[in-house]
Amino acid sequence: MTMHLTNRDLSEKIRGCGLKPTSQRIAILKEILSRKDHPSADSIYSSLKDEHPSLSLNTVYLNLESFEKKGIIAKVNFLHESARFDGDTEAHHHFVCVRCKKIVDLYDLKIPKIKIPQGPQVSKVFSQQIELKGICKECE
Amino acid sequence: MTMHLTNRDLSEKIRGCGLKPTSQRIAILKEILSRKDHPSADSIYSSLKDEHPSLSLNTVYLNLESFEKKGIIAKVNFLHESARFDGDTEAHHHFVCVRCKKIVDLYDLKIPKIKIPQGPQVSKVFSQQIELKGICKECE
DNA sequence: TTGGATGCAAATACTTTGCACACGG
DNA sequence: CCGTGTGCAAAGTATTTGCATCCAA
Repeated sequence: MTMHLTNRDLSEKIRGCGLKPTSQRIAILKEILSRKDHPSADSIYSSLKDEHPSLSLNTVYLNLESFEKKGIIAKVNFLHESARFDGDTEAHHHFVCVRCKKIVDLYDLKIPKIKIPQGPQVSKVFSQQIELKGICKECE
Repeated sequence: MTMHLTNRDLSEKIRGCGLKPTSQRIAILKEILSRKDHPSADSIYSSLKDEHPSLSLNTVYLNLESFEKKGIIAKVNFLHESARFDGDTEAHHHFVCVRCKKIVDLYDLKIPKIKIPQGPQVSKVFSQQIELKGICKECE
C-alpha cells in the first residue's frame, strides 16, 4: 500500500497522465500520497509552505483538481459544494449523479448488515450509508 | 412516506422538538418535507421567497441547522465544509468521525455486491461506497 | 521559444456572526 | 412582558478566475 515513492517515481506518475512534473506538483502529490487523513487543499498547503515558501494555495487547489480529473487521486466528499438536506431521516441510501449532482433516494436497496470494524481508530458507529455514483437518466 | 402535512401538523412537529412554530419555520419545514431533490439552503430560499418576501436566506440557514440538530431533517453530505482528497483511488470504504471529521479508510470491510437499482432515474452506476458515521477513539 | 504552470490579487460562493427589532407564548 | 426568532449587513471561510510572469520540454 504505502510504497516508498521517490521524486523520480512521482515525476513519472505526473508525466504519465499528461501533466508537467513541476516541483510544486511533485510536492503536492507526494504529500497527499503519504498522508492517511484525507486532507483538504488548505491542509496540504499548510504542510508544504515551510519547505516550499513560494507555493501558493491557488496552485494546490488547481493541482488537486487536475490530479483528480486525471484519476490519480480521489475526492472523498463529492458533494462538498454546499450543505444538502433531506426531509427523510429514516435510514436509506443514495444515488448521486456525477454530472448534475442530483441525489436520488434508494429505499429498496437492501442494506447488507455490515460487520462494524473495531479498528484502532473506530469507537462507535451510529449509521451506515451506501452512496452510489453514476449518471442519471436525464443527464445521459 | 409522503403524508400530507397541514400547517397544524407542521406546527406540532416544530413545537414537539422545542422550537417556536413561526411562519418562516413552518414554510421552511413544509418545503423540505415536500421536496425529493435534497435541496440546499439557497434552493429552499429561492423556492420560498416569492410566497414569503420577507424571508431571509439567513433564517433558512439557521433553521435548517436547528431542524437538523433536533433530528427532524438530515444533512445528506456531512463533510461539505471543504473538499477532502484521498491518495488511494482503489475502491474502499470510509468511517467518518462526526466530531473531528476524521476520515478512516476501511479496507477490510467486505463489499456486499449491491444489486444496482434501475429505477426511473438511475442510468449508469460507476461506484459504490459505504460511509460509516460515528465517534473515533480519540474523540471519545 | 512556447504553451502550460504558477503566484498574486480580486471576485465569487457559501455560511456565520452581531445586533436591533418583531413576535409567539 | 420576556426571550427566542428574524432580517439586515458585515465578516469569515472556501474556492475560482484573470492576468502577468515563469519554467519544463
